[in-house]
Amino acid sequence: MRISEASTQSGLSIDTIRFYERSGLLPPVERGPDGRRRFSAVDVDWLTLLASLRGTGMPMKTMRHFADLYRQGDKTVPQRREVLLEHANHLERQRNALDRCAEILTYKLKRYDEITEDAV
Amino acid sequence: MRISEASTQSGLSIDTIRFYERSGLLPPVERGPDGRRRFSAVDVDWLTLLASLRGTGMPMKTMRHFADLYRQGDKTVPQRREVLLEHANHLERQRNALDRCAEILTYKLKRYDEITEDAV
DNA sequence: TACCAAGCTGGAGCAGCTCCAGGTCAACCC
DNA sequence: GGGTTGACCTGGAGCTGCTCCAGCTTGGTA
Repeated sequence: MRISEASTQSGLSIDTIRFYERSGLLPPVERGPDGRRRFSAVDVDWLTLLASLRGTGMPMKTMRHFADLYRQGDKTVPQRREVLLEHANHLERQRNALDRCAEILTYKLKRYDEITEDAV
Repeated sequence: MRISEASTQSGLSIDTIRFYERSGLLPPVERGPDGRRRFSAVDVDWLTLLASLRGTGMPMKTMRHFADLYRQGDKTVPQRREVLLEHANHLERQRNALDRCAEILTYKLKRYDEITEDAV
C-alpha cells in the first residue's frame, strides 16, 4: 500500500513516517518500479506500534534501540521485554499525572462555577 | 523563596522556570536587592499548575493564552473555564491512548513470555 | 580575604516533528 | 499526443519546548 494509506492506518503523518524511516526506526521500506514506497501489512503493524509507543512518551532513542533489538531476532526477546516492561511502568506514572491534573481541573472548575453563580 | 526551592516545589527545572518567565507564562517575578528572583507562594502555586498542564500535554501557546486571561481578572472566568474544560477532554483522550498502549504491551509481553518458555 | 555555591543573562544545541520548494511519475481528459 | 491534476519524492529550513553552557555577580562561610 501507498504511504497515504499507511499514514491513515497507523495514525502517523506522512512526514513522520518518512522521518522515522530516515531515523532508522523502521527498516528501509520497499519501493515500487516508480520509486515510491510500498508498505506491507507488517510495516503498518510496526508503524502502529511505534505510534502507540511515541504517543505515550517513549523517546525516539529508546524506540531506535527497540527496533535494533527487533532486527536481531528472537535472541533479543529478553531485552525487548525489559524495554516494554519499563514503558509499562512509565504508562502508570503518566496515568498518575493525568489523575492529579484531572483533580486540579475539577477543583478549579468548581471554583469557577461558584464565582459565576455569585455574580448572577 | 529562591528559584531552587521553587523548582523543587513545583517540579519544574530551574531553567524551565526562567524560560517560562521569559515566555510570559508567569508575570515577571519579584527580585531581591541582590537582583535574584524571590518567589511567593502564589508564584509557586501558579508554577505547579503550569507543570501539571504542561506535563499532560497542554501547548505553551494555550498556557500563555490562559495566563493572559488570568491577568485580566474575574471577567475572563468563562473563557478560562472553556480552556480547562477542553483540557479535561484532552486528558480523557490521553487516558484512552494510555489504555490502548497498555493493552498492546500486555499482549506483546505475553507473547514474549511464551517464546521464552518454548525455548526452555 | 579568599573561596565556593547559587544565581544571573544571552545564546547555542537538541529532540521531534512539520512544512516547503522544486521535481518525478501515473492517470485521466480532450 | 498534449495538458492538467494529484500523489509522491528529496533535501533542507523552521518550529516548539526545553536544556545546557560560558562567563559574570553576589552572599555566606572559614
